Amino acid sequence: MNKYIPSEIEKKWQKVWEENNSFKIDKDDDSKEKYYILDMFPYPSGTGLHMGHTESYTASDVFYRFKKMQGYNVLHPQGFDSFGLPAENYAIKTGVKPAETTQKNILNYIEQMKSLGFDYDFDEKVITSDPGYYKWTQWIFGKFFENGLVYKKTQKTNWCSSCQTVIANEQVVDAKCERCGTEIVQKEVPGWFFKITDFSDELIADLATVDWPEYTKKNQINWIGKSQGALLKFQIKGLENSIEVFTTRPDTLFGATYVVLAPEHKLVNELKDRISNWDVIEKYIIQTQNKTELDRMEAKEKTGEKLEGVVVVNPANGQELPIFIADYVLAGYGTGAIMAVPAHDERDFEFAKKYDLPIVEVISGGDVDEKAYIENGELVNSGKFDGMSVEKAKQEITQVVGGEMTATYRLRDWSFSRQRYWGCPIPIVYSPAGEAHLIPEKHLPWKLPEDVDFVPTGVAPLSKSEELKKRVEDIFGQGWTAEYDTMDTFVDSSWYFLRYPDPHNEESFCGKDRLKKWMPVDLYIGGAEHTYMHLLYARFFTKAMHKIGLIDFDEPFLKLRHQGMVLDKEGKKMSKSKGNVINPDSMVEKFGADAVRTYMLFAAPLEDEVMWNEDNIVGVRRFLDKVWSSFQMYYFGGGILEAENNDKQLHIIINKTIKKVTNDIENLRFNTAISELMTALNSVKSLVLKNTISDDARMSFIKKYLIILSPFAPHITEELWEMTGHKESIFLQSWPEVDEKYLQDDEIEMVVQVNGRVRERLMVACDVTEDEIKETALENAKVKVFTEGKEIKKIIFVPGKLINIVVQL
RNA sequence: GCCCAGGUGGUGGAAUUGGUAUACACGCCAGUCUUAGGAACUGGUAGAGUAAUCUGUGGAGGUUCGAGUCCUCUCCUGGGCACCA
Repeated sequence: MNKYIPSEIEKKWQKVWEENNSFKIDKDDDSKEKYYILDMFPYPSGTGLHMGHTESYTASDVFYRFKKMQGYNVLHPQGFDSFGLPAENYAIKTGVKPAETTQKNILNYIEQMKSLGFDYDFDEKVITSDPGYYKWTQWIFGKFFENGLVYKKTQKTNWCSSCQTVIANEQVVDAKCERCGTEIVQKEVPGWFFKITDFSDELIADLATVDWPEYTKKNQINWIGKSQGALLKFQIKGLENSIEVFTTRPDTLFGATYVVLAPEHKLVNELKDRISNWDVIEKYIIQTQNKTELDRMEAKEKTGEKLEGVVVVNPANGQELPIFIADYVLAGYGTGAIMAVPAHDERDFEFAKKYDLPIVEVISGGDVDEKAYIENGELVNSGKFDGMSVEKAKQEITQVVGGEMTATYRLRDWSFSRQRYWGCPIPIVYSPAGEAHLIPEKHLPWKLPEDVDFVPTGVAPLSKSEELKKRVEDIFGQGWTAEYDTMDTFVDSSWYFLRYPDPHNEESFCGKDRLKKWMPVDLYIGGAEHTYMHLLYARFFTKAMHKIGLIDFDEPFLKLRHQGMVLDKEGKKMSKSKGNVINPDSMVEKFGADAVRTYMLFAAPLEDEVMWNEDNIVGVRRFLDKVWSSFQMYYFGGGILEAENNDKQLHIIINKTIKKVTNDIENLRFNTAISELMTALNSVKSLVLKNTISDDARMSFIKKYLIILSPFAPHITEELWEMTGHKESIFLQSWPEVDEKYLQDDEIEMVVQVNGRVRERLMVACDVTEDEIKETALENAKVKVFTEGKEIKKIIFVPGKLINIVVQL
């Protein structure tokens, strides 16, 4: 018998599949039910595919092959999220143009994916940096622009001095740039924003309609951070002006003993003339401005200053209250001003203690001398509202003082301008008067200029392009200028799933029929780290496009599952700096693609972390070796030599295995599907080798087993399939059906418990009645030891499982 | 501090609705084969005990005939967030 040499058969079949276009589907075939399974596409970095990709793409490839054999028309595309900083940083270092680097990296990724046996149709790939793709990114931007979903404003933003660019709030990690680690400083920069906050409520509510992990939904909801409350106005004494505060606890209004403004609040400056200690206030404002986010975070103690000379009036009881500024109040949240109720808010309590401000209890239920009482209760010290519940008082007090119930959100609009080269150009030009105009559709794609060097100088790279300058003036006239910012790469990935059904369409982002047929995505697999940004942005794009009328659905991903991180054998994150990064290529070379794929999914549940332990992969490799040798033996071995016939047992094994494997793959429980395949092989082994199986049963077993193993280990099964006399690819076969008649056992093991503890196991007919088993059990010697001379209180019978005899102790 | 996830053999992990704890695999031990090493194959492997048996799913309670699973409290680990009014 020949030896199992993965490198030989894997290359062979990859070539065959490629020549036979195994991955081609007819996207307009309506005879089969569609299924759209999507991977989060990779950024094509210079270091190549990493193990995390390997796991999630293996999972999707398995699922794709499974669904296809079940008779679905399966779209399982792949592409490249190819705009982005690394290519540009590489260009700065080496002078190699990002377009060239990207092209080279993509080819490498494709080779790597093929070497793992992933059956993608790369003729149908999507590359976000291709003009044919970003034409539609720009077109969609245009639609958003026309529909008021895009706006420009100058805003204090996170600025990375190394990347020379604005970083979205969501992309700042520990006050540092997520990509390069440079400390972020605050800088006033003009930029473009998407109005994602227009969709806050829908983004929360519609999570109820999709099949996503509960914790992912919870995290998105927390990220959007809706809080219900009220807007209340505090009149400034002696002035027309009032301070509007947002509070979630309008019921505690009678307990408000001071008001706090964010130091950046514009009223502070407007009240300048009336503030008698302006020098102190000004100093505090400057202090705040100089504080980095990190400083403000680490501040152990609350700080603030009282605005001397001004007071506000509590609308509930007419009391005069002092006004403070303090940096624990943020300008960007709510109204940038709060009413402080120290008795019932922890931060206010802390501040009040420090500055010796009055603490007035207005909700009964706890002692407010030691700490704030933030729970519910009945109102006290609140005039006619005394005795009312918190919930009711929220409404009524708000109404009485002329406030307004409202909600506020943590989510902020999405700032997507980048002062970078390697990104999608924003299709905007400015008139000589400085007015922004959308570039008409006929000029799209609005191409990224090529005559640009990449050395950061503090100005946008695009502003250095002579070609761009000329292009704008030729089209729009003298004095017109281009928008020099490019888009955040999250824009590119916010709609790519809409392109796959029709990636070559030059007339629209996706043809209407294809769109209707294929969308939304049925199953999306990718890392949980994309919960807040990518998944939220993609949902926003979908909802915005739906609102405009470009698509007829408003959630992009019906079902979402995450793959866990791939860690090293010690459970540590793989990183360049630790030098523990494992390259899929070397693993494929060492163990074969089939073993890498199978181990990847066997080692842990998909959503859990996988510790990549080379010592353990040998178990899977041994399994495949066993498959290799066993199936050749089974096929070439003889028929029945002994009188005994074990066909039925073999049928039972394979049918149970088909049932379990089918069910497990359907639910993405690949680890238990693989262990079931291992168990089946182990239990079949002695049976078949004893030559107690008929040729028919043997051939049927070989066929079915190879098919259900094939999604995991496509190469070895395809080779064995051919070796066992089949001409047509195994992947063109139908997924085997379960024959229910072989799932019924004649005998089952019945557990006998006494007081819940297992005392005996009996083999009984599977349709044994309660009375029969009772009798047998009570007479059993081992059971008698524990029941003899004791009163039997009751007997619990679970059909097919156990009988529990409860005795008086 | 808040939010999310998770604690099961030496290790990765199994365990329908509460119903046989530790499937499958790694490692380890013994044996077979081999000049030897490796590989392969066979058997064993939660702990304690000669044994009957007892103890065991981070810990403490509880519900139940019966709890890894449900409830309460608590400890620990990983991840995320940052004073959100």
